[in-house]
Amino acid sequence: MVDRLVLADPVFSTLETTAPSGSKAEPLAEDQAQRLLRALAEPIRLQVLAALQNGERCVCDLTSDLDLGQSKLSFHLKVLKEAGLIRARQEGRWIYYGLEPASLLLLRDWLGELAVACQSPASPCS
Amino acid sequence: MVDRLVLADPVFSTLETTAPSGSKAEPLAEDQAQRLLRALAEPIRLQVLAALQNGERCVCDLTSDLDLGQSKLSFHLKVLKEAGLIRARQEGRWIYYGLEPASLLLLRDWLGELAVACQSPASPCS
DNA sequence: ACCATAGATCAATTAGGGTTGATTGAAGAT
DNA sequence: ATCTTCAATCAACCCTAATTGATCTATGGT
Repeated sequence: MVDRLVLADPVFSTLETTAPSGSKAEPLAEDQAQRLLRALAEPIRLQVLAALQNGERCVCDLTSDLDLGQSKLSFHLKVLKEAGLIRARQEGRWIYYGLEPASLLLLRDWLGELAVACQSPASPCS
Repeated sequence: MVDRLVLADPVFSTLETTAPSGSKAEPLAEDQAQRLLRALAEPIRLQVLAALQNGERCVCDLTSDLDLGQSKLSFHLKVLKEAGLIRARQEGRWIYYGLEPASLLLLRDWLGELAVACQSPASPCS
């Protein structure tokens, strides 16, 4: 397929469309955070990300690293890629996957903002 | 039920058991990060957290704030509480829920660590 | 041209999680 | 004691997402 190498990169592209004028590192809308969270909230996909922590790996290596069926791994790689958490790069017959740290950091900051300013006393129940 | 007010607080309690000797802010094991992510990866639950950003709220207020059925909201509150993301506090007839910012910050740091050290070149495919 | 391998995709099934409505329990109020 | 309200729980249903095996495409080697 032609676009196998085309990075969909949904997080960043959406950011660009939602931030037309030159704004500095838009802080990730809720639906984008949600897409990242949904992609992360799966044990196999977390294993994949952990396996990519030390650098790119090709699918064939990942299958043996994680002891996964080819189809299953491919499915999860697709989910991670569509979420913008990993990127693919072809080299000859192999396809190397690697982390996309920017989206992880965006989500990280989003969580940080969620955590601040939540120590106020209770607003009395009406 | 008796334990309605008992904070299960799985994240911190598990942290204590996995860090028996005095270690400084244990960095969140993968399965604990996963539990937090699974709880976060749901639109209604994100709305609940956002609604709690400005302080505690009782269930009856949350139902009208978010326009949710009582049963549905209760289900999601339970998931969030069991993940350690929120805590419950009874006051008379009402139960106030509030954020547990520490677990959000732990997850935030976990994501940050996942994002570092992933720029290495490809290890050649065998 | 043919074959072998890497990896994506498809269709069918399975499993997990969310929704819904009814029921239950607990805490005030009368 | 009874009634009402807040909120958790349960059981049934539904829906989305994950698994599985087969098929398809592309690349490279012979």
